[in-house]
Amino acid sequence: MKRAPHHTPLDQLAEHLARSGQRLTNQRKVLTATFLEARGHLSAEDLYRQLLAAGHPVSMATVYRGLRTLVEAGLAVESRFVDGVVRYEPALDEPVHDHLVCDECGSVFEIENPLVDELYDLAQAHDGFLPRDHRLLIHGLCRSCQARTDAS
Amino acid sequence: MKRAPHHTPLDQLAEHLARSGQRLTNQRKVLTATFLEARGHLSAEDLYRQLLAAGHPVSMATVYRGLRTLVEAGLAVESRFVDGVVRYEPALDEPVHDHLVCDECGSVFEIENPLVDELYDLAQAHDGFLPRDHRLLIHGLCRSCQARTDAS
DNA sequence: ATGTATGCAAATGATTTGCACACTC
DNA sequence: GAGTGTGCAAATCATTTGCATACAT
Repeated sequence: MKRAPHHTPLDQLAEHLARSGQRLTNQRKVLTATFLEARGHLSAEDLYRQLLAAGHPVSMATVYRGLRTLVEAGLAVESRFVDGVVRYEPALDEPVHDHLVCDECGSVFEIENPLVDELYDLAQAHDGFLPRDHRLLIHGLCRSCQARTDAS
Repeated sequence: MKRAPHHTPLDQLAEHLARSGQRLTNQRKVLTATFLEARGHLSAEDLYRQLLAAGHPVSMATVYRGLRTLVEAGLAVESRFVDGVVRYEPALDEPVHDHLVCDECGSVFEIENPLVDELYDLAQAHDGFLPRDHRLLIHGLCRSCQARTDAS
């Protein structure tokens, strides 16, 4: 099911804000636009820097509050990585994906996971646990770091 | 492969310490014993409290350092949970297991995951990524919280 | 004796919050 | 104009670290 054509992310945000008596400020607009352009695994710090670089000075506090708003509006999903930092990525109408983390260079890749249903079945099988969501990180070495390691 | 019969966890720790020129102190012994008895998903804070309660005052710093040592000795494995807190559990000679987290009551259950190999195959298939380890959390509702929720 | 461990308190890093002022509705 | 939102700085929370002292080898 694709998103209705005339329903942009900004509309979605505006709608969410309106519903909950909040306001569509400039910071929220810029933050949202920048976040969506960057596309992928931004920490609050990352986004903060991008905003500064783009000539839109905001405070870290606003970035944190803004990212939470994006999550509440359904535009972003957050995941906490092993380094303890929470990163955000756009919530697209796409299948849930999981993450490959290279322990050498720190790159993060996304993979679609066709096994999700089976994993959820496993959970169900454990005393009737009702799965609703999951987080999967697979750690290892990306191709280029393997090459570098082999060489040394 | 099971552990050799006369190789207790404490032996294993002692061996690791000896190998790396470190010392088997009282704190490390007590900490290790308490950790292994408690069995399952302890945060540094949790272990600290248990040690105090058991009449073994230690500093938080020592608990943190001690837990790291246990990991290095291969007696514990650490996982960072979604709340951002790192928890430790005994590293047994058992198949890797994953976690079911109840979002209502916070309980954590362990499940063995027979799909691990398939997941690693998926990772491989993504541009030759070399998987070495993983972290899987499935969130949802445990049986009793489902019941409570249905009732309300 | 030599050098590692511990305790304490201060430092860190990510994130949150209180408050006075600024801006949206 | 009323009531959110923002910036700033101070507060939190989990965790780490520096340093003087205590203990294992």
